[in-house]
Amino acid sequence: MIILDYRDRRPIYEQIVERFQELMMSGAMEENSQLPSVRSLAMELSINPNTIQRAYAELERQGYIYSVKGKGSFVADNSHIKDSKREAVFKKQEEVALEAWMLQADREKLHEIIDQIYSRGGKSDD
Amino acid sequence: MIILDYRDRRPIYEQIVERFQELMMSGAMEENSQLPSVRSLAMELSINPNTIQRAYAELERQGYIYSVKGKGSFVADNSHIKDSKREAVFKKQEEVALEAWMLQADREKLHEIIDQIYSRGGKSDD
DNA sequence: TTAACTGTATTAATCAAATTAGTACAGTAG
DNA sequence: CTACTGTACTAATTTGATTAATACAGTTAA
Repeated sequence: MIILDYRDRRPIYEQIVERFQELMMSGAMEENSQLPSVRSLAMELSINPNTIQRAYAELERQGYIYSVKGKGSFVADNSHIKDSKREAVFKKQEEVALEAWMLQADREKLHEIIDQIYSRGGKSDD
Repeated sequence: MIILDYRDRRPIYEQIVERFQELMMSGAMEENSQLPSVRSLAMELSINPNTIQRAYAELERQGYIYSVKGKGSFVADNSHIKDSKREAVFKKQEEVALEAWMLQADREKLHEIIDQIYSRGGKSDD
């Protein structure tokens, strides 16, 4: 479910945050479904529980999950997050297209990249 | 010429590298023009000369500049800069497409944004 | 109630990477 | 020669992430 990349410059807790965000945004984790417990995930990844705790705290702060003492952490209603994320990604697309245009980059290649991602889906581990 | 952002997580030398890349890419620095000396720029930014040295070494490694002992560091032939920027923009396109895919964003809209930018060119006000 | 889970909080120690500091060497130009 | 330039190297410092060790609090089921 979660794979850590120790070559990545970014801190582990941030990778975990991002990974869960991906899982929730892609619909791989349903609303109200339970996340692994702080301790069990720490065990599974062979890292310290505090690091998981920090990741979960951040996810909760951003409204992705909610935590209940004694019960666990669960996926929150994130439909609104999804909407704003979609807005943002279209804006990013504009920026990329503008930069590409300024560089006289091949327009067709941009289209191809999009189609390739959409047909193949997520990346495979290289 | 160079402004540091200490809130930025990335190391200072990397910010400097990127800033110079931008300046060269936009044509603000002409080929063979001289960069500030390691020591003077360090003084100006109130940081250690070693940090500038590291940034310059990286710029040279990537072919953006060339350095001559005793003379200084100079902007290299920048025709290849455009190529590497093009590479970068395609990579950005991948990231955007991947994020859009995860959000189940409308693929067609991405295509439309690109075509719109390429047909209209840059925005009128900038 | 008790045992075994859950999240949360706190403090100190450790680790890694960036940055600093200091020094030295080598080439260029006036 | 003097004052610039780049380059190299090692040690110290700083900063942030991570670990470690505990402790406390709520939930659930036996």
